[in-house]
Amino acid sequence: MSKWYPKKGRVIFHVDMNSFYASVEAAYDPSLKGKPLAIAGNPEERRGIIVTSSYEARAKGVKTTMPIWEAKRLCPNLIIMRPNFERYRKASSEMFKMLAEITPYVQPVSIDEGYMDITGCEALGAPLEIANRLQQRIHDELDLPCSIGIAPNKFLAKMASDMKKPMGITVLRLRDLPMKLWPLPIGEMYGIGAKTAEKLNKVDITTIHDLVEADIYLLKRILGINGERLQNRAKGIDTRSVDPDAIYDFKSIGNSQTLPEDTTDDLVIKQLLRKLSRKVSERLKRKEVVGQNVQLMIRFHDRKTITRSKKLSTYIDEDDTIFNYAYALLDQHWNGTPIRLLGVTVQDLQEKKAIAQQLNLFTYEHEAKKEKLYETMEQLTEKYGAKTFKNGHQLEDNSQPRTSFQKDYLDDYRK
DNA sequence: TCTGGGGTCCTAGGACCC
DNA sequence: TCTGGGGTCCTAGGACCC
Repeated sequence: MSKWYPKKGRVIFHVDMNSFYASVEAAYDPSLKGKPLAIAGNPEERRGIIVTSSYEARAKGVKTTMPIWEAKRLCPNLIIMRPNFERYRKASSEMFKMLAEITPYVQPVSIDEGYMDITGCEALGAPLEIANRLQQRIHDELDLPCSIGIAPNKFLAKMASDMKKPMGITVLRLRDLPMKLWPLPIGEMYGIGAKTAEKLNKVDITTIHDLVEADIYLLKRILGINGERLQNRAKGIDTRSVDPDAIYDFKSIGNSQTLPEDTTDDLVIKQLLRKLSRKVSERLKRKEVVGQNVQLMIRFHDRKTITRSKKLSTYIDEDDTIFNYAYALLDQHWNGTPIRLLGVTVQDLQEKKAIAQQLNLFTYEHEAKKEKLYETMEQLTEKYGAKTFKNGHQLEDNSQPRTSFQKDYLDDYRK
């Protein structure tokens, strides 16, 4: 979808659900409201970590990715629940339906956040009014809190939605940047993680303002092409469009799992690889895509992680096929040290439909080439006499005349 | 007895071809 | 008589985000 823009520029929303999983649980069971709640994967197992937590839990220092035991130490009365993904998906889709009622230009970026382009929605009211109504509706009908950022582009909208939580609405115009955006520490900028922040700190870039002012050659030297992009965003330049179709082109589908304990047991490893391959296959088939590359991921006891991949000549989606390639990769590359996690990913995805069409086209071209070859051969036979050719595609050993077309084609054909 | 699982994008080196 | 430069593909790893 493309969009017409008035001269004024765009109005982009970033809608961000607040502590989404925990909020959905509290909406299902209101007795959880106001209590420290955390959603954690596998609470019984030793490697369970916090996925999301309520604001009451955060107030005690509970953070995402923290191991459960540490969260409990900080907050002894913490309520821990396992994730109910079905619930979250349902709530998410209800939420996105509400966004789509405002504009078709909605781009989901994860289960709990998305962008909207409301440029040209003046008939619905001022942007702030639209945001207020949307936030209220999500709250009233789904019992879920969200924050909304309003800005002229995606990056600024994303930064804005982070500025007031929960249930905040923040407008970030270009003229607001010096006061609202630039004073922030560089590590709070979307796209700058721990490593990049450290690199920038080393050259005395500690705030977003420093990044705006920084020498572009210095940035390119330490961050490559990303340096320029980050500086532009900090300046308020970001031309990426809100693309409702972006969710439909997956690049990869993978499943991974940490083992209950490190293992070298071939049987355990095989079983897990089978399970992961089956899950990946199911997801590929559900989405009606096939892939041309299989990647195996191995994490060792010290968290060191390696990936090994194989590009294929065909597209695959069957669990047996995926397993065979994954196991072959393991066989080739595993040195026998204890394994902590295994992952199987299929990449270079294509829609099944598109592949079928390409195959038809290939067959068609192939047939057309063969016919052309036969024609050429007939002409040559007439010219040089029979017996020069055999079987329609086989040149006699000592036959002289050959067009380059024939040579290429026959070489190809014999492969 | 610290750190899950799902992704995307970028980089860099080697192979290979022209 | 010993060697340029560009482009593409494949593979592995790293950074980042939710």
